Amino acid sequence: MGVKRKTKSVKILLKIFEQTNHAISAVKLAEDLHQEMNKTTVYRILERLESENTLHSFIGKDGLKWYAKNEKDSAPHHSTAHPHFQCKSCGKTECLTMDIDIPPVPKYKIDSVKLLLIGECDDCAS
Amino acid sequence: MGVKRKTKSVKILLKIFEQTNHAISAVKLAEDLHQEMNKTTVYRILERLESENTLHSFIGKDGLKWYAKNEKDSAPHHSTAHPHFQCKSCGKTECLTMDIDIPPVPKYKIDSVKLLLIGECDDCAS
DNA sequence: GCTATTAATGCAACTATGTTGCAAATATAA
DNA sequence: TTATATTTGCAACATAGTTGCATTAATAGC
Repeated sequence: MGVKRKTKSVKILLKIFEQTNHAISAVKLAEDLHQEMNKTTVYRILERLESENTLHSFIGKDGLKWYAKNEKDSAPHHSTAHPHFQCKSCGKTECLTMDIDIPPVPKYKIDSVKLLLIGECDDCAS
Repeated sequence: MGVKRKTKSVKILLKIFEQTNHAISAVKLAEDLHQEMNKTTVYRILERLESENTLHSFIGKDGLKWYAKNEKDSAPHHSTAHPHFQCKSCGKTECLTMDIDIPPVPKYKIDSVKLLLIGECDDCAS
């Protein structure tokens, strides 16, 4: 791999994530963009944007992979978790801004913490 | 559904979980037991043991479904999470006994909290 | 601009996890 | 034993995500 190119496809994906604070599943992106680009391309670009720290990912309650943008000032914290919320009814998934303290775990060296809160969002609860 | 039957297959699975405190992935169980029973049966029994509160499940870092036994005295807590640890090198996955407090999240009603700690276990770290 | 080089893309085929429908087998009840 | 209900196996399926490879598009050097 050499120099990364900011192609049309990359720009389309970046724009999508700039316009929302919600997480989006890879599946939904591939579906929504299937006129513009192949699903393989979607997966490859997502992977790249994550490795470049533009996005981060997590696995949702059904095993799907979700992506959300990183805030500029967010450095990786030790022992704090950045939670995601997923609505069990409509599936809407949000990146929460709060940090949750994780006490040190005896015996293990923790690299990252995946914290998924499953519940019901405002819209579905009403 | 009527009365549940404690069949030979169910007993085999129960015995496996009685003998370990680790979580086991559905895939591994289906593989290990494929002489004794069909993978469909494994998946169906796991589902049932979870709905009967004998086991609980979570999604690991690669999107696989893992199961572990419930301790008898563990009632579902409000706003505390029961974490799982998964080793990024060997994949070993453990149910940790500690509880971690999750502060209330504004706007959302939380039903359950999935907390996955990813890191390196003793064996792999050495 | 034009050409050479390198990276990005599309496509088809593939792997893997998990699910479903249905017929056959097994367990319980009467 | 016979009738009824539950469980199982099997094959086929659905879906998410990956890989190899040929084609296309973007950049660099002139």
